[in-house]
Amino acid sequence: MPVFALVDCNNFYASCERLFQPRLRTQPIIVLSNNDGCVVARSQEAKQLDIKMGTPYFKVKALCDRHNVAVFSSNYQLYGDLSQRVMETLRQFTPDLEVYSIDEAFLSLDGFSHLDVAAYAQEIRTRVGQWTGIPVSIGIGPTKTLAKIANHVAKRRTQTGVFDLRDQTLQSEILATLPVQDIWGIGRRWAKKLPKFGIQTALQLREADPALIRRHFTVVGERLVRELNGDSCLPLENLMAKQNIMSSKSFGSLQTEFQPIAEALSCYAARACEKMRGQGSKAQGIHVMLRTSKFRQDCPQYSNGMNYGFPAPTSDTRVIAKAAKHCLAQIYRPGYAYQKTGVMLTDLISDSVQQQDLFQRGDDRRSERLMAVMDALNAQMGRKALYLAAQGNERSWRMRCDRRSPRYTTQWEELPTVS
DNA sequence: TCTGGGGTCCTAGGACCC
DNA sequence: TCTGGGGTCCTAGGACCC
Repeated sequence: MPVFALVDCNNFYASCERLFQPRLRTQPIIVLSNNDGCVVARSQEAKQLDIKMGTPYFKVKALCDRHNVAVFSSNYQLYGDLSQRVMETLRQFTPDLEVYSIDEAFLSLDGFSHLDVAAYAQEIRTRVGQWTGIPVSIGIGPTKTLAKIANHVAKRRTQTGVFDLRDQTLQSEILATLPVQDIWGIGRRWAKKLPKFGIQTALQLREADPALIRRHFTVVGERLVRELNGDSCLPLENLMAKQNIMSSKSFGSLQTEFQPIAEALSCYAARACEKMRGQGSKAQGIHVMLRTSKFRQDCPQYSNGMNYGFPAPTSDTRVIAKAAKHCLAQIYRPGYAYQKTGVMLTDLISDSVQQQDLFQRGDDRRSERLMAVMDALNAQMGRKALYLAAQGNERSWRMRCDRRSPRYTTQWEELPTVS
């Protein structure tokens, strides 16, 4: 029988902030989304203050002031770097690992069943703590879905941070007390719909007729039922290159003019291209979107998008930024207060298997070399060392991030100092 | 004043082909 | 006048995840 372990960092962003500021060890911490919009991470103490995930910051600001909550803007360079360290540590324990998100990884422990798997998990947890300073919880189960549930239990009901859910009797006991909406894969819509079939707990879903579930909840629902029954349907996925890469952000303030929006879009395009080259892909098309704020019902609403296909796959920022601007010009309408624009690079293919186009080869090589130089310079000297004029200088549309901590581990100027 | 960003998978329906 | 059935591909939209 397969054995999956789900390793999940506890309150990841909050733990990252705490790592470099020990004085915050007992203070409640929250981390805000881009633009300092919503609460996206909370330390244990902040959770106890009943600050909910996803709440707009302005709604809890007074509460935070009252309880001396440390508030941070997102510091993705820091979180990304610490995430990599955690994942590298995990890789020492098994090569069969799927990095599922910035703070989670599935491990396959199939080959370790001769060992005491729970003790092994305990060892993993200890070493990640020692090497990175990030606390993690580990759930063990015969399927990914059950490992996920085991992790949920490990976080809430154990002192050790490890919970083994391979035993069937134990499964029935745990699933009976687990509300169906807490299962991985059950979102808001399905949580509302399932009780109409008499299903409120995970146990009831496990015992439901797979065919009935398939009829009303597609094959995705059926797979879930099987997974709850210990029938592993979701394999470990090897980290494949992304099929689409998106970059979009809200403006720091609403924008009405074409020029600043176009500059913002050029920046997002440049960022997306960097990511794409980082994974060795080229795009065959793009999708550009532009929209007003849905929260400002007092303003006229407008939302539009446009696709564009390239004659040949490309990863050249100049080409892509130009195409993005062209799309923007088609969908932009004066007279609206825009909140957000973005670009998605679509239909990515590996640049090594790309069909060679006889007529473009020379240009392609020049372009690739130029982009390589640009990426190298920006990596070495900071992201804004070299950029397109189209990206603009003023950046009046820039996001707010007034409370970002130093990028301790990725910027020389921001290294922590000991005095 | 202030409401995130980045992904994946699945289905239905239309266009088109033989 | 009568107008099949099966297959593929594409897109839009809806659901989910962190």
